[in-house]
Amino acid sequence: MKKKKYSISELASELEISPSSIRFYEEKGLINPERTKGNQRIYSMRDRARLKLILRGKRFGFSLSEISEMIGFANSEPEEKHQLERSLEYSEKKLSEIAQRKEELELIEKDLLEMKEKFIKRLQKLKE
Amino acid sequence: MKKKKYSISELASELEISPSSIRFYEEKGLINPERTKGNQRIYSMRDRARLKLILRGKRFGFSLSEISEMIGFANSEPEEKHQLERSLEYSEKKLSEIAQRKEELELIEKDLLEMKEKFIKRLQKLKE
DNA sequence: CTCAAACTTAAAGTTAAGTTAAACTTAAAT
DNA sequence: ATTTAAGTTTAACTTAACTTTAAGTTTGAG
Repeated sequence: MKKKKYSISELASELEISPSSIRFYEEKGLINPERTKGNQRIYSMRDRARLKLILRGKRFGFSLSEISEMIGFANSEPEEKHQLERSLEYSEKKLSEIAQRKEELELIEKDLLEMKEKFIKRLQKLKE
Repeated sequence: MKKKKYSISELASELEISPSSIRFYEEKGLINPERTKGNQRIYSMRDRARLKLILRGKRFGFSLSEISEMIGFANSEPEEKHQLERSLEYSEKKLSEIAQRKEELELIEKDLLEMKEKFIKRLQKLKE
């Protein structure tokens, strides 16, 4: 069991983002690291995992507030039936968004493949 | 053969974006519609196709300047060998970016599926 | 203890991608 | 011919997501 703790700059360089971005995410309510006696931030493995999730979400195209919403749902322990149903719906909605993105990805890929083929053919003609 | 021409607002409503966005894309050099005698923009099928490509690229996460670069490559008719090779490289680079995105998509999908399963299990426990 | 490196906050600055507003022109409908 | 809907340009405004700066504090090495 690793209990490693990170300073802000350690974590930043590991994740290849700037310390300021990490502070910015905190300001937006996406993470909440502990503090030392002297008020400096200390990040746990859990914090690091959460940051990775944030970055993945960003690369996918979610906005910070969407990510924040998702994290909220993921971390709440809703024992009330209605709450649970809402959370379930939410995750289904996001999953269908992902399905749509996948399709779009295929379309773009097709465009690019066609482009590539054209270039290849032209190159071959040049060699004749 | 359809030779339909569009006014800016027709095209905008068809693509579900605002006329101002279309003008903005033009300002950024992404399209270049013809003009009427009275200086109003007229869009051809070709322009419409290009706009669709722009929107697809955006949904994928490309920035406007990346899209602009892509369009440049797609539309150039490079007959010089070196140019062609550069274009080929470019399309391969973009294709590998897409492959990466696909993997990330899978990761996020996994996260969300886990979340969903959790919610479902809790709901079932409530019913016991 | 001292000093530099790393940290802190708060506020201002930046960039991308639009949107909105003002002032004017063109096209279409009656 | 007149009115109105749609279009034009230019410039200012907006929002998200950071980044930078300034001024001060904490930590770790020697």
